[in-house]
Order: sequence, then structure tokens, then C-alpha cells
Amino acid sequence: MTDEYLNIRQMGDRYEVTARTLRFYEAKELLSPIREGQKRLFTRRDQARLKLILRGKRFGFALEEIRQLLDLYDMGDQQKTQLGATYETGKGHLETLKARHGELGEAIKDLTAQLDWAEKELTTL
Amino acid sequence: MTDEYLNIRQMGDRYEVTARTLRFYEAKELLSPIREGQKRLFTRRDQARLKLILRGKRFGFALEEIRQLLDLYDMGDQQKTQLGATYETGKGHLETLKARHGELGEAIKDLTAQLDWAEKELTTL
DNA sequence: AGGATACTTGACGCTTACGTCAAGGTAAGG
DNA sequence: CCTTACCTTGACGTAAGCGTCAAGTATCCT
Repeated sequence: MTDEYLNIRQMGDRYEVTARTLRFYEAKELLSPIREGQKRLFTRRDQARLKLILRGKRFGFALEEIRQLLDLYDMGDQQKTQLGATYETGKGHLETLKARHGELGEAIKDLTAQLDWAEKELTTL
Repeated sequence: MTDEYLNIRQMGDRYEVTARTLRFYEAKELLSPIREGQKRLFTRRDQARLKLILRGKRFGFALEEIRQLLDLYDMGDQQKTQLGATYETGKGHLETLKARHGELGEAIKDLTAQLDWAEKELTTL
């Protein structure tokens, strides 16, 4: 129950990243694990954020871009002053995502066609 | 009609990349412009490949991965010995693309939800 | 002929995203 | 107490993907 927190090794194993990567993300303020003495403990919030980070990376976003997106996901009530600006950049990102989604569909279509062609060629040998 | 070929400047302008980038891609064997004297002339094949390169980049593929994918797209009859291997890596890439397509759909859903929430918050101020 | 312009090839610089030591702290087991 | 194991913070190294000179060449204009 109260193994809510993961140490750096468990966190790395679970999400297939190295400890170095986790420290790097903390240095870049993408994650903010709490401390038990000097050791890091990663919370559920950190885990949720890490999933989003890794997803962002798969879509070719830079870490700095991802950091800004992350802000949108955990505004708990506090910094609503920034909400307006964050909302606008979020809108922008959404458009980007939609555009890529369409483009990705095309890429899939194209590659499928190429593979079909290749398959046909292979059978004629 | 027979301005089939673009020089490095025209090519860069048309696809919004710098001359440096084009030379870099040539060095990495992603493009292979012909030469008129010492000057590069980019063919239609180069243009098609550049489009694919840029698309690949938007999806977070490394240049080296892109290079391998490109091979699949212009096998005109010659290197069919490699076709088998290329076909397999192509299959792999297709799976990756499909997975990302699905994931991207989820990302869009999530972000849309967050933005809806943010919008609601904004109106209550 | 003499710029001005646009191309070329190095070669070094820079940012991103980590990898890889080095040197040391700390908690657990024998 | 000593070892083992895992953590920590620097600090330097590196590959990718270009940017940015530097120095030379070729073409066009006047």
C-alpha cells in the first residue's frame, strides 16, 4: 500500500530509463522527487510525468517543449495566473499533434503500399 | 519544364532547410544531388527523399533510421538482394508507426480534456 | 578588370540528451 | 568494524544535428 514511492533504481527499471536519465530530468525540472535523507523517492506524480515525458519523446518533442506541456497537466489550483498563457501554448501543441496524427496516417499508408510492392517482388523471385 | 533541377539555394528555400543542412544530409548519404561542375543540383528524387526525411524527423526518427527507410522507397530493380532484409526492417517500422498513431490519438484525447478543463477554469475567473 | 554574388570544402563550435567515470556518503549484513 | 551494495554529486565525454566562420573558386554585371 504505502510503497507509493519508488527509489531511483525501481523507477528506472519500471520505465526502462537509466538512473542518469532520471537525475537529468530532475536537473531539467521535469521531475521533482522528494528526498529521504539524500536519496530520491519518486512519487506517483513523478511517474505520471515520466510517462508523459517518454510519450512526448516518441513524438519528437524536445525536453524543453515537454516541460511546458507538463505544466498544463498538473496545475492544481495555484498558478492560475499563468493558466492563460499555458492554455494558449497547449492549444498550439494540440494542433501540432492533430497535424502529425494525420500525417502519420499518410506515412502508414505509403509505407504499407511500399511493403506490398516489396512483397510482390519477393514472391516473383 | 526542364528546371527539373534545383540548386542548393532553391532547394533550401522550397523546403525550409539551410544549405548547411542539405550538405549535411548529402554527407550522411540521405541525398545524392548530381553535379554541374562543382555545384550541386537536386533532382526530383532528392526532393521526394527530402520530404520523407523531414516527415521522419517530425516523428522523432533519427537520420540513420530514416536513411534505412529511404532505401525501401527507391529500389528500382537493382539491389533486390537486400530486398528481403529491407522488407523486414520496413515491417518493423510500420508497426512502430501504427503504435505511435494509436498513442498519438490518446495524447490528443488527453490534451483535449486538459484544455477543456483549463477553459472552464478560465471562465470561472 | 574588378567587384558582387553564390557556390564549394574544411574545420571548429554549440546544444541536446544523456553515458561514464571518480570520489564519497550511508544503511545492511556478517 | 569491515565489506558490499546502492545511493549521492560533480565533472568530463560523446553522438547527433546542424551553425558559423575561413578560404578559395566560378559566374555575372558594369
